[in-house]
Amino acid sequence: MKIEQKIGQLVANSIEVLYSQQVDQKQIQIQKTKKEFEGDVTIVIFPFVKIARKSPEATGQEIGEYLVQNTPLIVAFNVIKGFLNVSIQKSYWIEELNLMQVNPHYGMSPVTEDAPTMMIEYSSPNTNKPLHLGHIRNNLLGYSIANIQKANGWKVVKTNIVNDRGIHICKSMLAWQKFGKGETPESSGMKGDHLVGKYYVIFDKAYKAEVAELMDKGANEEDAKKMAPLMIEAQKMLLAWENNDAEVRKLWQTMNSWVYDGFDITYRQLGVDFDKIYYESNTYLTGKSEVERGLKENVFYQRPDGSVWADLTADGLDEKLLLRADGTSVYMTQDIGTAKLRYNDFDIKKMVYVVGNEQNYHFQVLSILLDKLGYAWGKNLVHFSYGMVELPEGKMKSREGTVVDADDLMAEMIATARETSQELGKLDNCNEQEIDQIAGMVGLGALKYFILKVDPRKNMTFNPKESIDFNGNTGPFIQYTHARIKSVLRKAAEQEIDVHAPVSTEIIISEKESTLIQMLAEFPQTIRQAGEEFSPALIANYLYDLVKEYNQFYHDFSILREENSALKHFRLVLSEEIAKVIKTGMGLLGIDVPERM
RNA sequence: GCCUCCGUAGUUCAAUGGAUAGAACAAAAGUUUCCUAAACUUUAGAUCCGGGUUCGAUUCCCGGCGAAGGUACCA
Repeated sequence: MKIEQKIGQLVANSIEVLYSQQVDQKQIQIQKTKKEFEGDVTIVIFPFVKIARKSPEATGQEIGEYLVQNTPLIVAFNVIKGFLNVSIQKSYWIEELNLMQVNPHYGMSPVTEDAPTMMIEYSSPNTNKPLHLGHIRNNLLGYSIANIQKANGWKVVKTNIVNDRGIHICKSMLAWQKFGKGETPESSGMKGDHLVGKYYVIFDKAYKAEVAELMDKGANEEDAKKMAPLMIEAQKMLLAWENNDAEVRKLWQTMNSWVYDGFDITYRQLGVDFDKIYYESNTYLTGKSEVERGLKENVFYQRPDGSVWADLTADGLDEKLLLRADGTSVYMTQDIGTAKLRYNDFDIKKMVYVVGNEQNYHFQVLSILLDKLGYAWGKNLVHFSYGMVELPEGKMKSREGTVVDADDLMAEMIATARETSQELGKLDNCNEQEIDQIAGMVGLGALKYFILKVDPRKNMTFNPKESIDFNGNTGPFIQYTHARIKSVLRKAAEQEIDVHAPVSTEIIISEKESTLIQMLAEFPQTIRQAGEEFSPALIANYLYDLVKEYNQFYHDFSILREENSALKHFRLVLSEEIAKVIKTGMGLLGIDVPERM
């Protein structure tokens, strides 16, 4: 049982004895004592003053006295304003530490045979351009939240829906056909996704020029955008694609395969993966037939031009297009089909979409549409809506070339990590392969932590001109602490000290040390909360606090040089458990930790 | 216009309705004959404005101001 629960019960008992009144568990607020006060756990007294009919100070005093006299667990107390701070017996913390030591999966719940399945969709790229920083946030969040849910006992299926068809792809294809002169990844030396992205930009430029020209000739903007020959051609190509035109399909396949080769490299570098990949080209027909069924059953309606719509005004929303007038499908059509196929393929208890908050409306609508189509699970979709990554000047725009490219950014981070290591002379005894490995861990660790430490729901800012830090509240700071502990443990092993024996509860430990154990004891509930709130940031911030505290301890106390061998043993065990929690916690974030750095 | 989200040190981020609003970076000063100084210590610095609810509000409610996103044939 957690210490907060134990104390909560003790407080409830004491109030019953002192004031002969039952008190609701919800009224008992227990929190960790703030650093500047003495004690381990704090009880908020304000809710009890009415019951006690005394001042908060007097009430706190009475409860404190009762607790100290009647429970060996609580050895001291102080009251400040309406807060009762109690100190827990030190041996309790040592026992807690001994329990952690024998549990190699400390903090993680096992995934049982009959555990429910959570499907998590993330990444979901379009195949017309390479991945950028926004995708990085998506991928890191998706991958991490999958780890966290597994740690909370869910069976997790990671999935990716690749948006491999649609008007955007046709734009790249058309531009390549017109201006590409047969260029390939091999002939150009470009990564496939970057090559295709290049033609997406070329299309946009040429298209804008056409629109401008039409407007010069007197057309208004709206008409010009529709009349531009390139747009008309792209739409024709999409129609040809949906009609299975052999030539269009062949080009489509070729260019998409270039993109996939590129994405594979990016995903591998980023360290993310998927259990099942869906392609829009395989799911949109199911979506179309679902929409057609809905039309027959009068759930949807058709306009005179042939387009199909859902009227959601009764739900307080707008009307939503489901099939264009020319019969081609849109984003929503595809998502309906994909959802249906997924529920056919897996026994899904919870379906989670990791998608940016710019699509809040889309998922609200999707949920309602599925429900209207008769799928009971439609209402239970979870949209894990995360905030945008913005530049100091505002939103990234791929067409304006302001995006921060994923491959470039990762490469820069790793290069910086390597330079820093060299400057500090940390890896002088390592061979090239080890240096590569550590620079990769540290560079990516810095990037991943930078992104994951922020509350996912909030927009965040990234300034490309300021490099991501390696000092302070950063991934490398946490990695460094791990490496440092491992170094101490290696030396202990050389001295043949057995760190696996339990710690004696007889030894006297300091305030700093019991605080560290208390923080370690919070790890399981932090994982639980991170899962419930879908927030890897909670784990990131927890680890930072823990490591910050440990570094102070490391600075002020001796470990291997401690003369009292029981104390030395305790400090080694404590350090090892800190390292274990760092490794597990960082693992949940998808960040590797090195043995040395 | 309508809907949603956001507004905390110079900057980037924290804070289940609780104590003196925490960190980091940047700025200033210091710590290494000692287990890794990617560390540690010290100084200075913030809740957009106005009301309300509450013993207590950065947090909840209302009204301003400011920024972002969505809003029917882009995904």
